Amino acid sequence: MKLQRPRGTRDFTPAETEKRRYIENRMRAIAEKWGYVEVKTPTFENSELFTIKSGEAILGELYAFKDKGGREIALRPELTAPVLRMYVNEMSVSPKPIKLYYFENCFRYERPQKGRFREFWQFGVELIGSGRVEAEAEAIALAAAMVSDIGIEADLCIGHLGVVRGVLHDLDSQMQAEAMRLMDKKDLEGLGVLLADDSDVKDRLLALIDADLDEASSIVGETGAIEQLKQMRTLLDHYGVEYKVDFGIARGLDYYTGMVFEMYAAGLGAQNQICGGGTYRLAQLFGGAETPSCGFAIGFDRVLEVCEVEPPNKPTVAVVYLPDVVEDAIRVASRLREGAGVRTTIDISGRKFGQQLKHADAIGADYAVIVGAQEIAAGMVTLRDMRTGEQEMIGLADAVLRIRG
RNA sequence: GCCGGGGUAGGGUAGUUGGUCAUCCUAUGGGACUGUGGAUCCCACGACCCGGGUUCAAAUCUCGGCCCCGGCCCCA
Repeated sequence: MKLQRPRGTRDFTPAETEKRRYIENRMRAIAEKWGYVEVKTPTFENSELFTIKSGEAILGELYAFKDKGGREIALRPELTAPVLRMYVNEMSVSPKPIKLYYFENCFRYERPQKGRFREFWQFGVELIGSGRVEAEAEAIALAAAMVSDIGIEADLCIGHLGVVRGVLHDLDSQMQAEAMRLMDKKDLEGLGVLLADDSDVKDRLLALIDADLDEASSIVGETGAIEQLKQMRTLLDHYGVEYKVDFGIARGLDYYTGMVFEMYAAGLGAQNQICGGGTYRLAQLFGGAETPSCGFAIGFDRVLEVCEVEPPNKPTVAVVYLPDVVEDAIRVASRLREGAGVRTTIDISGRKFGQQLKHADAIGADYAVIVGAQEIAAGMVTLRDMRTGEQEMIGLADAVLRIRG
């Protein structure tokens, strides 16, 4: 038996890698157009960074280990905490708001299934240092722009934990947590059982789950959170972003404090969530000043599962030559590469002329640039279109023009 | 961690009531073909997921493990 790759990891073939890189670059281009700058953080962190906000319980889902110096280390399971740690360590005096994006691999020790791997990639954004609704609306609009740019139709749902917690205010914290969990799972029956003794809370919560924004304000009153959501409605209308209000969104995370949102795409089975985010307070947990922030992360692998955008074809040229003119062939290849930036291959296997053409076909070359004694005598090359079979002896500069289309 | 389905050359497969040398397609390398590829033909290459058990004999039956697929739990 040959060596296997670890469970839940993947290899990517050249075609897959090309597509992944292309989609990544499109997302990156949008983030940069919106004025966001890229950051990188370590692949592993002290485990504490992840347990501090989520408790020891999450260690079970981390790739965590002791290093040779006895330090408790964990591979990052997400990037919001590392980026906020970095903000506190390195950027806390940078002018606010700070607009950051990242694209990195993350690791979770979980049972792999469709759209869920032990190593996976996240493209995310953190908008640090503004608690205003304009910031939240921008984060949502940016997420929507990225997803739609790569041709994915997704449903966007926005909720608000402040509103929900307001309703649950009188319950003890354990009850609150359980209620939020059931709500996130859309387990209305379970909620009914849990809140059987608090019928007032139960009625209001169940009403809220189905409520739109205007109904919500009659259930919980004109609170600040409701007012914020109404402002956001106006802003998102200006952005042209369509969404649904869903107070049932709880996001398993404790650190979200206000607005939360999720995006779902069809065709992904049980793991249909492709993006999640919201407003959180983490900086002070990591020893920084209180800094209102919001952000989101897109599940890159899930997005790729349903993304049908294909990278544009980059023309490939094979220099095909007769054995007595290797030097000239190499010179032509160099001029195609360095001079013209064309993707160019040349035989390095000692193949005969006919075999070289055959191989050029096999690797999907778009053109063959043929170099032989006749071409050299004429100071030209023969450009052969591998698809049509048409060929013509022309100058190298003209050949480049045609190759580039 | 739990439930179910699955694992035969690089990819796709036949064979599974145990019994010659494990089938075919494709891909790959070479040749027929010394300045013209895609066709055809020939040759080569290459597999029973791993380990234990039953048996004269295991790809086939059995147990354990690993991995893949779908779902549950979870999803910070």
